Amino acid sequence: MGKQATEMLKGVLEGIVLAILSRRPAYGYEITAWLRDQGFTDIAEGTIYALLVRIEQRGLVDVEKVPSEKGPPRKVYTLGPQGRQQLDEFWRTWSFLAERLEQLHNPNDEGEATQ
Amino acid sequence: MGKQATEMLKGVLEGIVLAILSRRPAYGYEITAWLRDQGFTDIAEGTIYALLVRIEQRGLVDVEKVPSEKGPPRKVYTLGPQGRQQLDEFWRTWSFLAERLEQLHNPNDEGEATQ
DNA sequence: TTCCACTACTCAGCGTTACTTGGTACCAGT
DNA sequence: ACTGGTACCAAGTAACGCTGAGTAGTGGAA
Repeated sequence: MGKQATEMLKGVLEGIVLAILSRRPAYGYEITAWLRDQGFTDIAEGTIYALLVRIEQRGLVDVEKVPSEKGPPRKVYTLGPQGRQQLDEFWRTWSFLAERLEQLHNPNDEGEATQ
Repeated sequence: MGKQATEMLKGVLEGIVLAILSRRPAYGYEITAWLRDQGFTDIAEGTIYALLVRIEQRGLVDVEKVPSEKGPPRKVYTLGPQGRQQLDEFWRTWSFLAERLEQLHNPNDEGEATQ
């Protein structure tokens, strides 16, 4: 993926992480690994942690420290009510964008009359 | 649309404009009006002009000044070969994102085995 | 014991992009 | 002459993801 993806991820990455957390609680390292597994090979580790700090400070998630067998304690994030609301909002915006983009990609019907 | 959309537009807006230009040449004011018409009510005029300057400087579009009946001359932008290439690249990245997002939205099949 | 690899999180500084605000310029109708 | 619609441009700001480096804890290899 080129660096074009970098800009396109803005705003979207947060939605992705919220969506992941809506399935079940997770911690940063785990989320990073999962994303890499899904093909998001360019996402820096630091980016995820910074994002998690942001959504924690906005009260979208609850945090619990859980001791790990193999390293420092994990910070396990759980989606809260506000986070779920934010996730809904994200899906709405995403759907709006996706619809418009799909129309642009399939230029059958042009929504224009003027000239 | 909230300000969440603002961030989500980053990187996407350029693709949208390139897609518009792939249909037919257009000028800034026209593109802005069309976007507003499509529901992108929050996109500032200045944003489009700045974007057009950027893609012109990167050689993605050709520019021609055309006198207008009702105001200053229009700068009509036409998609060039490099622009078309960039647009293809954009669609690839977009498809990648859209697929992953769709999977996350419909949590039937989880693509994970480890734990 | 020392060293390395893996796990797990943190932080400062940077670049890109979209927004805000304001300005320039041209034409038509009153 | 003045107003309003057309059409474009520029400077400053904020948000977000990246880069690159650092801090720790555990367990296995040398």
